[in-house]
Amino acid sequence: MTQLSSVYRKLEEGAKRLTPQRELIIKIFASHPGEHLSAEEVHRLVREEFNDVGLATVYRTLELLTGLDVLQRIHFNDGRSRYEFNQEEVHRHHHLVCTRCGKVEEFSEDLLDALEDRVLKKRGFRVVDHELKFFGICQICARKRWQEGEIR
Amino acid sequence: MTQLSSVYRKLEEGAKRLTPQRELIIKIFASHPGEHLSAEEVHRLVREEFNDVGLATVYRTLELLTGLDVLQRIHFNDGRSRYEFNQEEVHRHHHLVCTRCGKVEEFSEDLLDALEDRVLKKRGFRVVDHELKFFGICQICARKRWQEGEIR
DNA sequence: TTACGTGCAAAGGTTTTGCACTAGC
DNA sequence: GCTAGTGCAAAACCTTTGCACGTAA
Repeated sequence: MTQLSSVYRKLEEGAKRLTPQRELIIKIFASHPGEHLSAEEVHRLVREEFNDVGLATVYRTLELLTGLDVLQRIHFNDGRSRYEFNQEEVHRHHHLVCTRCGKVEEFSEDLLDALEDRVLKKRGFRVVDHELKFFGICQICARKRWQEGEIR
Repeated sequence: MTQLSSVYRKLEEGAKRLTPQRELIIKIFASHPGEHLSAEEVHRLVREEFNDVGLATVYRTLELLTGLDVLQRIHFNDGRSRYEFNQEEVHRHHHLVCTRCGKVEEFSEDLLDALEDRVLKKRGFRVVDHELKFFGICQICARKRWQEGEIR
């Protein structure tokens, strides 16, 4: 469970107001761990509570929270941005994108610190964040494929 | 230099025609190594040769070449797709995205094979491709920042 | 020759913006 | 009470699609 209070503190530090809309959007992300919500999905969830929240407000809030490092923006290959809590401090995780069914799983493990050191030493590039996606075939699709008797 | 003949062979194998438009687009990518061109940028470059090539054709060709694994589609965080030659067989490389100036550098090194093995063993997910981006501050921006006397 | 490819324009989908109104601090 | 935040609608983008015409194989 992510600390909501630290999010509110970040808003304060940025002199950003805590409105009901913003609070709701933050809670939506808190209650959907491991999901990668698009603006429209957030909007739909928001409307289950408040009916008259505009899509523009959702976009503006997502932008704000991304700027405050509360959320992280991710692009899979479906032409829209998706967001999730930025859990960098807690545990870094990567994404496994199934190119068959489109499902996105998470994978926690980090072998990248050594690589980030090399990037700094060899190129003078100071890494702040990274994003790693694996594209492939998930277990369920692999099993289906096996049952269907496909060769590859 | 990427082998153009192998690209033409891939087109043939896919029963795709080699039109002047497609040939030109392929050559544009060949003559812009290390760049990550958007559809619009490709269109602009195409028009320097043929004036009446439509943007739709560019999109259709990019889609085609991506499907043939000739190009690779990449998303940085600027809301549009970018493309580059798929050099996976030659050397895997990753991207260093400067969050200050937006420049994208490349970095060749691969420590991910071990990680891909772990993903398969632990989760049954068979990795076909991966995409790794590092976000941070490039050397030039770091130097500027230093000169400007900024703390962070 | 003929099915595939193209240019143009229109449509589709996502994200941003202008403006008058509202409400947090 | 100020100013930032909001809802709505329009606009701005990026990308896809329909259709008549052109052309590579």
